[in-house]
Amino acid sequence: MRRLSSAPASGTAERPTAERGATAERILAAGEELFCQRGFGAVSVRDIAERAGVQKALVFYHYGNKDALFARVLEGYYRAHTEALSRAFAAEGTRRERFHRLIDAYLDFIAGHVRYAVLVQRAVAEPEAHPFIGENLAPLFEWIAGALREVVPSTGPLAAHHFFVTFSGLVINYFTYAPLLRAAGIEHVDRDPASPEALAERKAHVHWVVDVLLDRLEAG
Amino acid sequence: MRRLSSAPASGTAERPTAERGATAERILAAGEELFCQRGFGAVSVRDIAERAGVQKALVFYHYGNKDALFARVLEGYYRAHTEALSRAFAAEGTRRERFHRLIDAYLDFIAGHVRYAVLVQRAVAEPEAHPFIGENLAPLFEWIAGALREVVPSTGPLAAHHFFVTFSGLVINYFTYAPLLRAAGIEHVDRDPASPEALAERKAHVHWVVDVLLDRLEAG
DNA sequence: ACACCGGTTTACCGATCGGTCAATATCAAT
DNA sequence: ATTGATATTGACCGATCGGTAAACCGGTGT
Repeated sequence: MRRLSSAPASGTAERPTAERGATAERILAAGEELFCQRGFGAVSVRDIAERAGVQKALVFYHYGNKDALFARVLEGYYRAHTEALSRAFAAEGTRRERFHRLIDAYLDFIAGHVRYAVLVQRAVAEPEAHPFIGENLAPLFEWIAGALREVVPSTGPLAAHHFFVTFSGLVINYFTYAPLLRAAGIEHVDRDPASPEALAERKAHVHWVVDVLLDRLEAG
Repeated sequence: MRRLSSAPASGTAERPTAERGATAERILAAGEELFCQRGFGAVSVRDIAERAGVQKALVFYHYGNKDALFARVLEGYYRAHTEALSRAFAAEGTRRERFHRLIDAYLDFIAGHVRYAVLVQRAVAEPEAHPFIGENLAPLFEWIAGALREVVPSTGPLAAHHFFVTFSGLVINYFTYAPLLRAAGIEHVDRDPASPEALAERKAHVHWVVDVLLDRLEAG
């Protein structure tokens, strides 16, 4: 899993004790890795400090408390997520070209951050989900709704928000269910769901599904 | 949320201290409620014992440890889940009638156990997911794969397992994303996603999607 | 020389965690 | 009445948790 924290300039003189990189950055990076690997509850501040090669009190000094650090981690991921998708959904090309690009970018991003997706799924499930989760979902919805506006009604079972849920489910559920199918010995293909080959096949599937649905919608 | 533990016979004489119902049952019930409300990590054995009106040590006496109790809770839910779906997917009717029944049952079951769905999503995400999660997914996959066998290839982007992931995503993602859309003020409809009206609309949407896909598949 | 200040360390706190243990209550069978 | 298995209790354990307080350190300005 790649890291998403923007690297600091770090051109200043080396600190003698720490390896390198501003302390706050290293703490954030450690938080990213650990939260994604084990989830919020299963990670202690001590773990994070240790991974960052830093004293525990520094975590509180730099980020206030554990929750705030977690929020910062989520923030960073969502920024990267939204950015990746917005680039892919640029208004060039036909409707289905844009959808295909968006789907590919979505699958690629999650494949590059599988544990992050799990983290978000968990955070989403929380009753008091962090507000910026919804906020960051809003533009994604607007793009899809905008691209569908001319071919779907504004209410009812074929309204845009249903297709938004449906399309995102095509992507997300792949990462939550495919590993289970593998574990149960169902998906005979013995390859990592996030491998390039498996990913390409899923992309082709989702492209096919979206095309079939758009065909029907555009036919009126 | 309904409970799923099978009620004990309970015809025996009342115990003086406990209200009623076998102790082990009450512990399991308390575990169900709390795990579903807050997730595994956020619930302490003390919480469960207190909710059950019972001494903490009894939890360990009856179930060994916290993990084992959690496994029992998941087991109960999965049994109910599998049973509900297997009834719906009985082999009567046309292919799409069976799919529609299965979809309705799936949506209804999750709507009746929203917190459970969240719990499972979390458990699924764990690296060492409980094996019976996969085991309980297997029959569901077999039904869908069996019903599709004649119209889909056995490998590639249109293989059965892709449609399994896709169809289940249509249902599951509704419960994880719809609340977010509401919170973000996107889904103008101000109603609970699990309300009968909203549920009926989602059913209609999924029916439509599945029918369109089956139309294309059956057309060759 | 002094004070200031952000960063850092060390030691500590109270709370809570999962789990154990020996003592005890309950009840059916003898 | 005694026994023996099952249920239940309350006290306790070591570990770990998130978080705090005070001292300390190296630089910078005065």
